[in-house]
Amino acid sequence: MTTPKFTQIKQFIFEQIESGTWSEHQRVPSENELASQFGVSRMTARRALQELTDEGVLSRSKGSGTFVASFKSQSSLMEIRNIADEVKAAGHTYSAKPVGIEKLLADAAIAIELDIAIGDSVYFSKILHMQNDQPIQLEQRFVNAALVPNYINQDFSVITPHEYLSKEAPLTEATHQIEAVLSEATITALLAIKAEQPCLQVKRRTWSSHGVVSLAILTSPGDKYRLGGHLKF
Amino acid sequence: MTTPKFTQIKQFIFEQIESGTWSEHQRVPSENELASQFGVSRMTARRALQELTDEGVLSRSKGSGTFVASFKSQSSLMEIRNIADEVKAAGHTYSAKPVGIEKLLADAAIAIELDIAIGDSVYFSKILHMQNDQPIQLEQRFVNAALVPNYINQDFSVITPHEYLSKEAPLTEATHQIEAVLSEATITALLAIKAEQPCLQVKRRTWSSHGVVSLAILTSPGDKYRLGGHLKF
DNA sequence: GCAATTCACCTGTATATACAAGTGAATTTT
DNA sequence: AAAATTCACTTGTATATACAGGTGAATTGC
Repeated sequence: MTTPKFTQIKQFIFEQIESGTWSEHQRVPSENELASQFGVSRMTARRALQELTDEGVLSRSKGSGTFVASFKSQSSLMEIRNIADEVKAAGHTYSAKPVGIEKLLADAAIAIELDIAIGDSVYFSKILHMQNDQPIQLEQRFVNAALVPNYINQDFSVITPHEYLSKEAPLTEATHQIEAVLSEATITALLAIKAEQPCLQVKRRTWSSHGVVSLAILTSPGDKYRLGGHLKF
Repeated sequence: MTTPKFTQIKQFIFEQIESGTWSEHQRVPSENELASQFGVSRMTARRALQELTDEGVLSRSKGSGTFVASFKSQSSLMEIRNIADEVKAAGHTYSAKPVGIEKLLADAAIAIELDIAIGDSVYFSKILHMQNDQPIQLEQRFVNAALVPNYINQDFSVITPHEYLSKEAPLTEATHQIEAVLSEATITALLAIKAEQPCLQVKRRTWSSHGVVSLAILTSPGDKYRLGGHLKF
């Protein structure tokens, strides 16, 4: 319910960086300093620093300290190489294979690049570029969802919604996410297996059988019923 | 020196998945089970599971357990949308802006997609696609370095090598990495600021000045001098 | 038969602690 | 003056512990 302590510290650090108070390559407070400033243990402060490092915001060096990473590009002189043309020019066969698409929430690294806020929606897709049916390049795309509405215009029941259901999010958000991924018809059909009520008015209950649908949809915010379980096909 | 315990557990789990012993969506041992199996504390076992989750190999759900994620694509029916054409068709101005390139080692998620081993070299680059000078799509490319030798054919002194220097790697590996990123001429020039000996024969010592070059290059494996410090421009 | 409760298990957060090992500057020794 | 040592500080790894809260299946109550 309440925001975890390590998240609060992450937010504080990110605000300092985004507002320019802490600039690139500058040293940020150490684990012990943050721990005493926020009144938490060192391991909690460490988690904040570590997660921001994993997200590309900070850079750590054993013995030296933690620094603001250089996330903004330095060079625009770089040439953009086209792997498709290069593969073809070398006499190989080229093909591109899409390998999935999701709608997710931007983390710090993505938010900085796309100039959006952390938590804003982005469409994420992956494409494999093949040379003679061998993967040569993986391409990942993060599209600003606000600028390209209805980027997903298919029924994504082919994607196991396991990840979506287990995402941490407000219940109304989660409900919305499922709608975006599975069409209402698909959800209704799945629920029909258990002869439940229509979509969005299903009440959670427990089933003892393994490997079948186990799903609940929230009716409204504050409702005692929750979005739970995960879908197994 | 020795492989950390959490890394050993990560490797064990990954081997089970890659060999097919543990298949997709299958439940993996819980934190407590792994802890007792490997004779470590729960937090150590947790770290292995958590990092593999962050890398996209596993999927966790509070209360339920940890599962093998569905990292392989289910659908190849997806259309590949071309953001450049769409932006132009909508009457906006389109431009692409490269925002950095690195040579790094593949983690589990990349290794699976590109069908290479964890730790194999890949070239990583980012490109921002702009609509009216506003970012609309971030593109990330991971190129199998073995298939495209000399993908980087420029002198990358524009990239702060801070991250490379702090990478965990055998010293000889690290030396090699620096050579790949900074040309020998660049390193020599930088070192000349401190009037040190020629590149690759520099001995580490301590300098008390801030904000200037502080670098040491390994002479040979087993040498008592080490690769240390980080480069500040 | 259906609903509510219980219960064992699992993940998430948080603390306190310990030791290892790298860093950088000051200090001491040669 | 140069090399070696010391020392305070920092991050990395690891353990033990505690409690919160979600899950799923069994149990109980009506």
